Amino acid sequence: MLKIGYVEDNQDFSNLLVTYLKEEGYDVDLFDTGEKAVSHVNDAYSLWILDIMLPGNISGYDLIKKIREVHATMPVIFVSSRDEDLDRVMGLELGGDDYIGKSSIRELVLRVKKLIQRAYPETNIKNSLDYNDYSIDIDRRIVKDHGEVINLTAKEYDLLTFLLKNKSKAFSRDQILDNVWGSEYFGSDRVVDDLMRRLRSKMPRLNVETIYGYGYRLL
Amino acid sequence: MLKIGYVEDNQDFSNLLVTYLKEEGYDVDLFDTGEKAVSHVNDAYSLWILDIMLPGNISGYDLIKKIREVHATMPVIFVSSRDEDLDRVMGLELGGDDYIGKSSIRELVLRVKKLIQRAYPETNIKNSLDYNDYSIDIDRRIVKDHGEVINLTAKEYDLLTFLLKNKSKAFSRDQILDNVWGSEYFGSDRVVDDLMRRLRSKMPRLNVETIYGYGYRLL
DNA sequence: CTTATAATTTCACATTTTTTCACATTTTGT
DNA sequence: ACAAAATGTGAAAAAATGTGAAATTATAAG
Repeated sequence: MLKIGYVEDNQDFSNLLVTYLKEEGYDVDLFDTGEKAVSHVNDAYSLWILDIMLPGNISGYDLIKKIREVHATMPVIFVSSRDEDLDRVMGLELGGDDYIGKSSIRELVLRVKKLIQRAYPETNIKNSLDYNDYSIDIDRRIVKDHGEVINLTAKEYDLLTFLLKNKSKAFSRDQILDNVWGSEYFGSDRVVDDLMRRLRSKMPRLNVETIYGYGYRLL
Repeated sequence: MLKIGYVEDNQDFSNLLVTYLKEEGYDVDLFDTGEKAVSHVNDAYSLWILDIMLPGNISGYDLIKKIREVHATMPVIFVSSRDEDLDRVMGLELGGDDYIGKSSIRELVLRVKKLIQRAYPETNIKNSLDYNDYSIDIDRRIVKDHGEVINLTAKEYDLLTFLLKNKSKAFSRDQILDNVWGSEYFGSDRVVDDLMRRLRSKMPRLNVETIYGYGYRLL
């Protein structure tokens, strides 16, 4: 599991971010001062997240310099609650890999994933699901029947993995719309039936029940 | 059933959100001012949703402090219709668990579910009800008699869970109509008797009393 | 930038399942 | 016993789903 070093003194914010990151499968070590962090720049972290404003004598700027002395290519993301700080970082050209405000935690998590993906492509160990002799390669978004590739469209694939991750749970059409189309979709919910039809025809061994008057369930 | 405290003065929005949350099985108490809410911070809520802009002298900021004095780990979600407010919350480092605009109710509901899931994992483990050797699996929407599946229609299932969630309470036909059919239904209330008959015949050990001249009650 | 191709959504209709309704019968409370 | 209310029954109406094809939208190719 990849480890992330995270330096932040605002506990409320860090708690939240750490929870999100752990949800994504990362291990996170949190330091609340630059001093504490600096003695760990040699540890085996795969990415650092640095708050720009830190209490004490070691700033985010000092930290990235120390980190880059040890690992020249270490991915680093700066965060700050104040946009002016971000501007300053940019101006200073400190060479962080990303600069993000604190307003959107989810975006921050996305950036972390992207950066890790880019820096450590090899760590993408085989991430796959199996169902009834179908195999679903999550990382490559490829579905196979025994060895044979089944060509699924994006939505078909999204629906498949959504059902698979929640096997045997019952979902209403609205819930499926939310999870596969997203909450901004406002068309008819019959598209769900249609997508289900396509998926069923491409993957006949998929055991989806229709729950009359409610929705669907994958067994 | 988990209870949510919700402070919001915009009635149009709160009505909508409350409906969605109740659909998800949460019990919601709505307060339209901080003053009214503050006297209930000791109540047994599992999560608070706070509008940032409140009328009166008690702000969202005061409220979360009060709440966290009593329950340090209480999940709190801030909502606001204006993005600037959200920025300000972040700047003030209020320490809410999430910050969401009012643009997407569905996303808001999703966040609530996730936060509750995270904060109270134990409540989500047992997602089934038992009654007289019948077992009702909420996630799967499946009802069993010992091991045998009982096939219920959507309305039959809805009626069953409604009665089960309010065991031993007496309901008039109108109340049942509201809760199972929804408030838009305007047909005869005899459909309640009909549905009850079907449910009774499929689940003979269901102990529903008819309250002559009023309605029904499940014992 | 336009055209071609694939993906997605919508539509109309057939089929199946569920719900509603009117009326007959039974039960309940006084 | 009598009136009011509840339940049973079967047919009609309504709703949900499946299906093929057309219309729309997104994506790739030229």
